[in-house]
Amino acid sequence: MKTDLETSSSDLSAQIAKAIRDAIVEGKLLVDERLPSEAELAEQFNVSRPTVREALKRLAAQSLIRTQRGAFGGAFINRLSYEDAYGQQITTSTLLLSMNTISFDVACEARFAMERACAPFAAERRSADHLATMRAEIHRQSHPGLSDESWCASDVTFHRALVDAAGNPVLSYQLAGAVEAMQPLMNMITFTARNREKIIVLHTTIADEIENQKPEKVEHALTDLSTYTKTLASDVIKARLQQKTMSDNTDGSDRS
Amino acid sequence: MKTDLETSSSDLSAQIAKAIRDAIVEGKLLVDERLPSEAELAEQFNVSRPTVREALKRLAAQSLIRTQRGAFGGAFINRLSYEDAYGQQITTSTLLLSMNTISFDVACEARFAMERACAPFAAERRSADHLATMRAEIHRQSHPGLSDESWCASDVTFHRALVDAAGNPVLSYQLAGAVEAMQPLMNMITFTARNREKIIVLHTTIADEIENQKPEKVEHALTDLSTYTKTLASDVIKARLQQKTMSDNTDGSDRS
DNA sequence: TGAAATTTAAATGTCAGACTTTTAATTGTA
DNA sequence: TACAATTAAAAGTCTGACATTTAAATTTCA
Repeated sequence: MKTDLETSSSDLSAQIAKAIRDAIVEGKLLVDERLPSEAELAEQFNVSRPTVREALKRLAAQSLIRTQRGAFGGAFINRLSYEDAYGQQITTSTLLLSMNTISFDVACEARFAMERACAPFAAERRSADHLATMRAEIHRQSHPGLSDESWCASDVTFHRALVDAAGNPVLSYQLAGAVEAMQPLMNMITFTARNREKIIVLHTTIADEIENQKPEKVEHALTDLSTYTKTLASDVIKARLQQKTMSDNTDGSDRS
Repeated sequence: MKTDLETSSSDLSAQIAKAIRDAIVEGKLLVDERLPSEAELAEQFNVSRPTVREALKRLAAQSLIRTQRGAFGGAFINRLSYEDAYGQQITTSTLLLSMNTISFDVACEARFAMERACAPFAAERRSADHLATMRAEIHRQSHPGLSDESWCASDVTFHRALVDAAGNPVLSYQLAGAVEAMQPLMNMITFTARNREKIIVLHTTIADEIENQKPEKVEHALTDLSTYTKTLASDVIKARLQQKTMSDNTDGSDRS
């Protein structure tokens, strides 16, 4: 069987990858089904084996297939696991935020809006496990000698516990990107002891009110946290601008 | 310069792709920067050109690089655009929902929770443009001869307009996956004229209250819509089970 | 007979080298 | 100066070969 591809633009491997990807998305190829061998695919699509291999690597990069060597090996349609999806979500979100001029405020607003969306479910379904994680992270955050890096990592863990407490894996998957992607931006802020203290108070409120099953109060605390985070970021930005202006002035050279 | 890779498991192209991907994510390679040519990379990593090419295709599949042929061409670090990110988000979300046994209720809950998160911003910032789109889709939905497919497509357009009205591109990006990925599941539901009527009423309420800037009312209507959608889906599932039970009985064979 | 060791075949993984096509800079010419 | 031809660099593609992995099939031996 020979399969015709779009005759338009070159890049055969992209076309072949698209053909197979479409077949997967449309359900024509089922999970764990085996694709024809590379040699057979090469014949079907009327291209060479390296070209087929390039196409398969594209699909592998999206976790759509897995390959197995040896006799009775080959390429198999992969069941996209939550973990794989998390990973892709985080990579994509992180790059989107880091490569585009997205204001801190916009990213922050989106993240906390989605976290607030989790609050009612988290309050309703919170398990001892998730609450314990949140308390443990709050405790860690109270430690004065904590490095900025560890502080941010703990912050991420705390918020992921909050999200996971909602007991909806689809929400967890979506939020993973939003929460993790913010970390590089958060890392730009240096948190003073005073800042940390205030954030810990809000974290404590969040944990308490989830335990008390008061979603409105959780949402309120999250809004406060969002506002406070934005304030801190804007202070950092202001300080940088000031520094820049000063160095520009002392630089001499008045090219007018 | 020779670069050493993990000596662990085979699959050189995956290791090379990872090395380059890490460099991009860590900001060591900047947007629009050019990678060395395939031949140079082959020498650097001490592998053959086809192997390097497979690695580059992996990165291209994630929109991390773009390639250009000809003199002064090569592989360039790609700025991940919203459109590219949308596309990946939608593909991943769709496959995650279709390949895993995620209950309709869980997916529905997540989607509408995130939409509700958009409501306050949409009400505050709604533009004439987005409102017009929503009204237009409601009008289309009122047409009796609309096919189930077109109905669902219009539904997606309506909800994306609602999300976009929030004026936060990060939220739009995150929601794109949630809204679009639901479509295959929604397509399983056959909407009767009566169903449609009720949904149109809710859509109208949503549009009205966004125009009136009453976020609580929008959220309420979204909750109703979520509940109603779940009811419809559960009816479909019940009907199927009934059908299955009946055909099992008429099948004969009572292996007990 | 049965279990362990060996062989074998079918895949993917990797390599080397050649050729094709595209593209932009350079050079030559009117 | 403007336009055309040349050229070189780079990705895209192909062929054919060899290496490695893996599980089934076969053989060997107790």
